[in-house]
Amino acid sequence: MAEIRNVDTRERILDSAERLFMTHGYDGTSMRQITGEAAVNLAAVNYHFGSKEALIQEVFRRRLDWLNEERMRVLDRLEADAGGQPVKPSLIVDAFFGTLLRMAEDEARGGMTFLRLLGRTLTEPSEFIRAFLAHEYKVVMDRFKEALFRALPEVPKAEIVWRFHFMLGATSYAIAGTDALRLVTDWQIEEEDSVDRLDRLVPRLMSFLIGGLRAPLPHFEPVAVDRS
Amino acid sequence: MAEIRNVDTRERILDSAERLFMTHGYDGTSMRQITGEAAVNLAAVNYHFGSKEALIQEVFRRRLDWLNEERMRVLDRLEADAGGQPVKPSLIVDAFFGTLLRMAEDEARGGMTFLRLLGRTLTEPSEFIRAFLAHEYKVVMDRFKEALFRALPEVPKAEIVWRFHFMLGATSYAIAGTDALRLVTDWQIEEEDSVDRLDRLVPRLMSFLIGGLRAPLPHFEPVAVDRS
DNA sequence: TTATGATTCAAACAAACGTATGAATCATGA
DNA sequence: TCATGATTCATACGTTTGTTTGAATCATAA
Repeated sequence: MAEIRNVDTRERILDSAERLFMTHGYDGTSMRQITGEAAVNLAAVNYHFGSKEALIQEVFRRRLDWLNEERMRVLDRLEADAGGQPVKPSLIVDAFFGTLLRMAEDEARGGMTFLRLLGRTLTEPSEFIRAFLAHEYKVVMDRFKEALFRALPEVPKAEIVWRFHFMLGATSYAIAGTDALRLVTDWQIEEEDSVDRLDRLVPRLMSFLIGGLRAPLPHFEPVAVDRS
Repeated sequence: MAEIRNVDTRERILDSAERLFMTHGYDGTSMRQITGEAAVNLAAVNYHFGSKEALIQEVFRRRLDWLNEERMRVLDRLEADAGGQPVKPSLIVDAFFGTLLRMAEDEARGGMTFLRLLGRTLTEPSEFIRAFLAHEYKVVMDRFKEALFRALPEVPKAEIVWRFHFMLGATSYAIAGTDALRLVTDWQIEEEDSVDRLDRLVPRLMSFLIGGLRAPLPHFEPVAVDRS
């Protein structure tokens, strides 16, 4: 088999990079760390991927391609089942965030490591990464935005967009900060060990997200008349 | 006045560092960028602060000291007003998150720049920063945790802790991602310019947070008796 | 005015960074 | 078996990193 060796090398690099970027961030991870942990030559990254920038893009693409397609598939099915009627907001939220969280149970799809990397990276300082993610995410984002608009016709669109932002934030933190937040807050969540943590995180987070999405609309101070 | 010169230098360094760390992150910002923008000599940071690590710690301390004391003061007053009764959850949430957000309206206290820096840094990869923040935040966190426990006696404590995490995440994202998320989502929030954005963000975020905090408790699947 | 301690400055340091190179090694088709 | 292209390897390149140094400059008290 001709490609086994280099595929192994590529995959080992991607795995190490995924883990190290998750732990130390993009700028905080060096090529020597990556190739060292992957037990490959330093030049291997540039040979197989071209550059460090291209490497992290491949790290994301490897996981996001499937994730976003799966999200689309789930939403397709929901809309088909609804038969013209708007889909329930909680189902849309679950199609987006639930699909993401359930991916973490699949170790072959990156598991918690990728989930936490993704959570952290949405606030990653390096601009080209955010730009890349914006591009990768655009289609699926627009799909879900439209679905929510239809599901909540009585809610102003700007409000929905904002709440989607809030949901993204809560989710990213919940997953990125599994230890980061524990460090920040210094609170131990007793009761559960790391194994079944995800089983319980999903329903917990979902309750929170739906509660926030469906919360009473805010009351603004004497509003500037806004005709958009 | 003997110290005017070096106070100016110190303060200029802190301002530039705050802005640059917010934009490019800790690892992504070099001493030469900081001293260059502050128009001071490269060696000034090490002279006045000792190291880059000590610098960012001072950047945070300058703002967090006041913020966390103010949070305590607000909570003190709420508990005094309640006179033995538990404080309403929404008031506790506002004392913690509202105080933070309102700080951003005060340019002399860092304004949006510090707010966004803080939002980003809670997921900052560099471990010593998170450790530092954990220490700086511990006292105030414990106070608010206890207050929420008393305010919501019927809710399991673990549930409250989780929801506090989610609230932290939603808030951090809302502020950190003012442009980060816009990039990721590629959605323009029409209607509002950057000036009054904060006026509207606060009630919006508050509604979302309270809605999430008060959401129905999650239903767990028939708990897996998991003997792995 | 002069002496003193604080601050600023230009310059240099070793270390680590991402990347590139050319030779060595490998697997494979002819 | 040999030639070919793919991959790995040790090594080096030029920058950039955070930090240090010793002299120059400053503000102030005596």
